[in-house]
This record gives sequence, C-alpha cells and structure tokens, in this order.
Amino acid sequence: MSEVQLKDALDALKSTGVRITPQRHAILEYMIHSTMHPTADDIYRALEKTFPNMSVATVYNNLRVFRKAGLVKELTYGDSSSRFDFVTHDHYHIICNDCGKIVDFHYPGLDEVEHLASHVTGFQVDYHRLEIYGTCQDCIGKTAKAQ
Amino acid sequence: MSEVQLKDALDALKSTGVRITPQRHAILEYMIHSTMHPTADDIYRALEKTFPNMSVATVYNNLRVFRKAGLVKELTYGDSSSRFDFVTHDHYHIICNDCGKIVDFHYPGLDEVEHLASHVTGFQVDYHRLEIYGTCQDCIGKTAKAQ
DNA sequence: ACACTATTTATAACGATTACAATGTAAGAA
DNA sequence: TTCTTACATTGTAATCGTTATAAATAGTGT
Repeated sequence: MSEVQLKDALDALKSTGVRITPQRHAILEYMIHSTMHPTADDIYRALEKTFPNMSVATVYNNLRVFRKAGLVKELTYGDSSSRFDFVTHDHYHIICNDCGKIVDFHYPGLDEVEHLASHVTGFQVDYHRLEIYGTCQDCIGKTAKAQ
Repeated sequence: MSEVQLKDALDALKSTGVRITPQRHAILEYMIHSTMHPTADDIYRALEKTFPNMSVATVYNNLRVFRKAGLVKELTYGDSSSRFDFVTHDHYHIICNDCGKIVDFHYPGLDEVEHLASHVTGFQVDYHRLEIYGTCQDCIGKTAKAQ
C-alpha cells in the first residue's frame, strides 16, 4: 500500500527530471510512513541516525522540491514551524490545541462555499483550506486526571 | 459605528484590568479602521509618525494582550509574518495568491463539518478555520494586461 | 576519463518574534 | 502631595525557523 505510494512518488519525481538521491528517498519514505505531520526538524532528527552528515538545508531543499512537484503540502498553522503532509487524497485536518497532534478526516468538498465566495468577492477561486481545532481524546484524558 | 467598536473594546479591556495607554488606544483604533489585515510591522510603521519612540516590541506585546482578551485574532497563513484581525462577527477570508490581499466574506457556519469531524476523530471540537485562495480582480486585470 | 549539471553540505545571513533589563508612568494608600 | 507598587514601554540582544551561498561531491552523458 504505502510501497505503491512511494513508488508512484519516485516515478513522478523521475518523470520531472529530479534525481532520486538516498536522502530524497529516505525523506519521502519517512513522510509516507509517518502518520503525524512532521516538521522539517522532525524529519531531520529522524534521519540523522541513517545520514549522520545530512544537513537541515537538505531537508528544506527537498521538501521544497516535493512541494513543487505536488507530492507534499506545507501546513502553516499557529505554531512556529511548518508541518509537511504527504498528499494522498483530499482531506481536512483536525488539530489538538493541547499537544499539536494533527489528524486527518474526510468530508465532501465545500464547492458551494467556494462558489459563493467567488460570487461575492469577484475573486477567481483556486482552492480552500479548512481546519478544525479542539482537544484530542488523549489530552481530554490527561486534563481529566490532572484535576 | 467603528467608534462603538472602539469604545466596546476599550471597555472590555478595562474590565479585565488592562490599562489603556495611548499606544494601545492607537493600535486598537488602527486595527478597527483598517480594512486590510495588518501585520505587526504594518501597524508599527503606520503609527511611528504619531509615536516616534514606540518600539516594535510594544506592538507585539499589545497584540498579544488583545489576543488574550479575545479582541483580535492572529492569522498565520503561508507568508512569513502573521496578520492580525479585529474580531467582529464570525466571517471567513478569501486570500489573493498574487498580492496577499485578504477580503472578508460571510457564510453560515459549518456546524455539520464540526460534528462529523468530532464524531470520526473523537476530538472535542472548539472552532474551525476556513480560507479560500484565489486571485483578486485587481490581479486578474494586471496579469491580463501583462500578457 | 572528461565535462557538465544537479545535489549535498556547512555555515552565514535573514526576518519575525520574544526575552530581558532598565526606565517610565499611572493609581491607590498614607 | 508624596510614596509605593504594579504595570507598560523602550531598546536591545537573543532565539528560532528558514533561506542563501559557496565549496565539495556525485551522477549522467559523451
């Protein structure tokens, strides 16, 4: 399943003339297997055992390459650093205000909102972003215990 | 109209024991009257004629005070710096990918999405954020001319 | 093997934001 | 009023995420 995703991603990259280096392979693999939405630093730290000489810049460079290839989305939420999301199907995110965890969920597209917005503002609409904020079950449990 | 908003905001601050300094008054006033969604630096530069000695830190400090008081929302979108939005009614934003302009628009709440998300993920939902991205009429005109 | 280009690395630079210490200012008590 | 205390502002240094740069390295095609 995720093997297929990885292969597809690598093929997509190759077809646009991007070389598959060991670092790129590892970053992609990590992103696909990680269910969280890692920051650049998460990725860097996860791979520094395998690539002791890898630079943070490499992570950023390649995340940008992947973003331009449409393989990865950059999520800029409230916290200081961006999180990166391997693009699979269209989905939305629900975010825990306590621990920062991001969980995917699916919902039929909000085309109607896009149309209305376009009509009211005269914008030519490209896409939208929707996030829901709250507290995850783990953190609900934790604060319940703490009290 | 916006005078009322300003007065309400000042009253709200006073009631929580926050002092109304000239700088705070000016920042609030600027935010209420500005239809854009200024960055901290926008505010700083707009007020440096009136307050030549004001520090950037003061702007940040007070934006944080306002945010904690619920008067102001911080919008962290793709670009490097946060934008700040005086809270009036609930509304959504449509953002121009060319020039960064942010325009408000209204849409009945997306309660149904919140419920579904809560049900699927087990989160306790607090609120959500929705933004639409596209190109504003000005920028459509500009690129049309340039070609 | 050679030349050419893409990639990585290491490090410096940058920009937004925050922390800190010193100074200033307002409000209440004596 | 004057003193005291707590809160605000200022200026500057520090921090953190990210990007730019230049040198070193590795692939690719000839």
